[in-house]
Amino acid sequence: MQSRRRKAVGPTASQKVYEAVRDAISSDQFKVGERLTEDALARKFQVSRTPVREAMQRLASDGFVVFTAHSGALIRGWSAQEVRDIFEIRANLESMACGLAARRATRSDVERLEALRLEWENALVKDPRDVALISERNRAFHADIFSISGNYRLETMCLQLMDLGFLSRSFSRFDQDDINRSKQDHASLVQAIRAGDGDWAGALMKYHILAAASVFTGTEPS
Amino acid sequence: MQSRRRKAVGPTASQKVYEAVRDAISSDQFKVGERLTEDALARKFQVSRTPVREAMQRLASDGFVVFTAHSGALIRGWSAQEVRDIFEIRANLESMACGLAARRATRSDVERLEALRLEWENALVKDPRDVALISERNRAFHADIFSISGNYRLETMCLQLMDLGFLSRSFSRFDQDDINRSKQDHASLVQAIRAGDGDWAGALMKYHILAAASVFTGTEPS
DNA sequence: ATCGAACATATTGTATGCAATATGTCAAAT
DNA sequence: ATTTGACATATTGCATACAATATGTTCGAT
Repeated sequence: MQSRRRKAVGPTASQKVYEAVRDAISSDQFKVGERLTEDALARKFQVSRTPVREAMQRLASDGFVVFTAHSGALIRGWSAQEVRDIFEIRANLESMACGLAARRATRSDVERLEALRLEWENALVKDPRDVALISERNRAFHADIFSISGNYRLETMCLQLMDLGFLSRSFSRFDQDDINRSKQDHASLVQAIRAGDGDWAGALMKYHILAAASVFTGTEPS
Repeated sequence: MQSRRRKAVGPTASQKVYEAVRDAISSDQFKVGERLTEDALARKFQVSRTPVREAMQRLASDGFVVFTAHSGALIRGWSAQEVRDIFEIRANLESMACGLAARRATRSDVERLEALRLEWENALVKDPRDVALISERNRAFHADIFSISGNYRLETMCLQLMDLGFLSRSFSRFDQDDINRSKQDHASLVQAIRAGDGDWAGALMKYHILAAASVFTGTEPS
């Protein structure tokens, strides 16, 4: 037994505000251009402005909000060009991660990934309009591949790009053909990773993301 | 003439501290593991702890320092694995940027890039031991390629990876063969970009970075 | 001597007040 | 009606005080 009490000192107020606002942005709960005033958030979270400010700084650093001196934080939007640029980077980085993952995946990695793939497909079949759930499980599937890659910084970078916000609207633009293709892609990805074929897996992922990008042709400007 | 006075309200204290500390870290002026106490920095920059804290948050977000709650900011080191991971990512991202740059470069882009290449080579010839100057001009050369790529986010990400700090020591590990190869690489890069050959330029850059990575085989742990 | 507990010190986390800046309003001039 | 400037308000930037936590030290039990 342990004589010493566990620490269990919760996350700081700053951390809690950061996570709450970040998740709210990722799940599209703010309007683009909306202003986040420190006082309002402070009241909402029952803390002072100091931790709120720190959370805003971090959100700005992560690219979720635009922060201009003496003016504060705005929810940022994404121009069509920026969305194209981001998909272009994702296609490369996630292809790389997927190739690495295929070369490193253990048997249990593949089993876990296949389970995540099935959960995603189940959400897709159960209610194709529950975009939030589908997005979340799609994220979990991709994130697991990043993790298997073994390159921690790569994992972080890929997650950051996935979480930028506009992706939560992604699946709402998919028609039945897009959905079928996605299902096929994910199944093939698991297959390629199970086979340990890095080139195959990498090429597949690049194609998968570029196909999703093409659905995003017309996007509202910032 | 303009009747209205310009604004010209200087950068905030937080911004000044951030830039000063970031540049100090990039140019290797702190020891790995060194602790950055808020009070000490506040005294040094003649400001209160508040802007210092904000600067620390941003530095942590950028990966320059490790920030743990109730414990503060430490200058972080890089394990051999992390250095390998970062070079691996750079090889992909910069290869991508270089390929894009080759497809988009105008005549004047190429001329400017060639001028930067010459400045770098001059520094290398004049004093091969002036690692700081050589690093700076090498960075300017690579940064110009990122800029030509036209993908702003890609540019930002590549710069972030270049500026992580350990690179300033890079050229001190180069022997004469490494230097000759680097000179040849940079010349070929300009040539490929001038030719507008994206595949060539991309492959060249990937090779160039992986070659530099191999010089970094043994690195001190974090 | 070693270990652990209690205390003292140092440092970070948060709240609050004030100064600096930006934003919004309104009246007067054209 | 539009524009310009001055003023009033709102919001951010920074400094300071205090609370919470971590770190270092001393003392005593074994």
